Parts: sequence; structure tokens; C-alpha cells
Amino acid sequence: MTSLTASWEKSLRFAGTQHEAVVGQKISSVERRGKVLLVHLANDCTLLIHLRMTGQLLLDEHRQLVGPMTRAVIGLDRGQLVFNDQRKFGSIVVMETSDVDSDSLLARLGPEPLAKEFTVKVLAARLGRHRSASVKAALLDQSTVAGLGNIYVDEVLFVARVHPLQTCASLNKAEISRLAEAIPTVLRAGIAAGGSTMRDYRDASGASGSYLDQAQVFGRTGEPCRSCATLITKIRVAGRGTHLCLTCQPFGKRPRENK
DNA sequence: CACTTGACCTGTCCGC
DNA sequence: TGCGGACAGGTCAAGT
Repeated sequence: MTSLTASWEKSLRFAGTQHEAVVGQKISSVERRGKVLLVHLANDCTLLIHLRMTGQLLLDEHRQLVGPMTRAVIGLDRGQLVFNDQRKFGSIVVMETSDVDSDSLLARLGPEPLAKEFTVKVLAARLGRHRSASVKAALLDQSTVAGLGNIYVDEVLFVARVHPLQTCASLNKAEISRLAEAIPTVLRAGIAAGGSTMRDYRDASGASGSYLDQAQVFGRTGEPCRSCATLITKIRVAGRGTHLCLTCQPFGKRPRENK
């Protein structure tokens, strides 16, 4: 990392470390926890990068991608990483690696849904921490499951045939089981499609993701359900736009159990 | 304590 | 064409 600069000060923060301490340090490894990207440096400092809604982290080999939305730039031996973010919600935070685990967001993160430790039992226990909250609000909470956002929660609820307004306490075993299966299924499909691009999302090479092309409900308000042709409805749950099929995801009804 | 709402920002789209 | 308002992928502080 040959340089680290910000053109919007709030996008780059130093927490218990200084600019001089990290410039010139070699990047030793990179990992992800939930929605946070961790870039570890050789001197035991770490960059926590969160794209939030409109962030992009672009590999810019020919140093030509800096534009009006560029909030920070990480210089590399060859080229640079450009951090663009229209809405300025995203951030790069630099801290000592030993402080990473106690970061307020990371410390609370729930289980990684693609890890083998993610089971029905684990999900049931996490949902049990929210009694009267809607299942949608609970799944958006990063302490329930790490990494789910508004798009994937809507898709997961459709695949699991669960109404987003169901309280966590109202979910029966079969519904929780379907959610536990749907979560990794939907996420793997999202990853395979390169992610979900409404407008801004790009991968490091600048490519947009095509997952929304195969979405069942998100962004399909007024279009026919791919399963039953009922028109997709949009409501507001937990302050977020929420898409669902009222036939496939009935509210207040329990699906018949097989015995 | 559990849960919901407003704030943080800017750009776009819709109705008038 | 122009303008006000609602809304957009997330998280946190403040409010109920």
C-alpha cells in the first residue's frame, strides 16, 4: 500500500492508528466478515471496508478510474484501489488488527450462513432472540445472520414461503427449517450471478452483478409470481421496501405439516 | 429491554 | 422544463 488518501474525509477514518503507520506497509491477507472486507497489513494494522449502499471498490491498474464519486484511493505498487461511493455511507476504517474483533459491528455479527456451522438449530436460537419482531427485521439484523441485506432477505422469505411480517415467535419448526435451507441457497445463487446490481454495485473489475434478473420478488412489484402468477406486492416492513407474493407467502396461516 | 424510527448523503424518478 | 417529495442496497443513535 503505497498511499492512502481521501477526497471525502468521512469516508476514511483512523481509529487508534495513524496515517504514517500504514502507508508503505505490505498487504498480508484479505478476508470478509459479513458485509465487511478486511485488508490486513504486515504491521498488524487492518483496513475495514464497508460499501454500504452505493460503495464500489475498483481495481484500477492504469490509474484512470478516479471520478466525481471517488471518496478514497489506496495506492498499490502497480495501480490503485479506487473507493467510489455516491451516497457517502460507506467507509474505510483503519485500526490495529488486535482491535478488529471488538469493532462494534463485527463483535455482534451472527453466524456466517455459508459455513457448515450454520444449522437449523443455530438459526432457531438466533431468531429466538427476537420474540415479537418481524422475521424480516430479524433477518436484516446482522447479529441474527451475518451478511443478509434487503434484497436477499426478500428472496429468502419467498423461497422459504414465509410472510415477512410473521413474528419470530410465530414461526414453526418447518418454517425455520425452510429458512435455514433458503438462506445459503439464495446467497450461493447471488454469488454465482456476481451479486445484485440495482445501479451502483460493481465487483473489483467493474463488472455488475446479474442476480436481480433471476430474482423471484425483489424489484418485481406488479409482475406475476414465477410460481403462481399472483402479482407481486410491495409493502413496508422494518422501514424497508419489502416484496412478496401473498399467495406463496400467506400471513397468519400455518402450512400443513407432513407426518 | 425489545423494537421502531430518523439521520446520515446524493441522485433519480414521479406527479403536478 | 422545473420543482417538491418519495425513495434507494445499511447501520447507528435516539425515541417509544
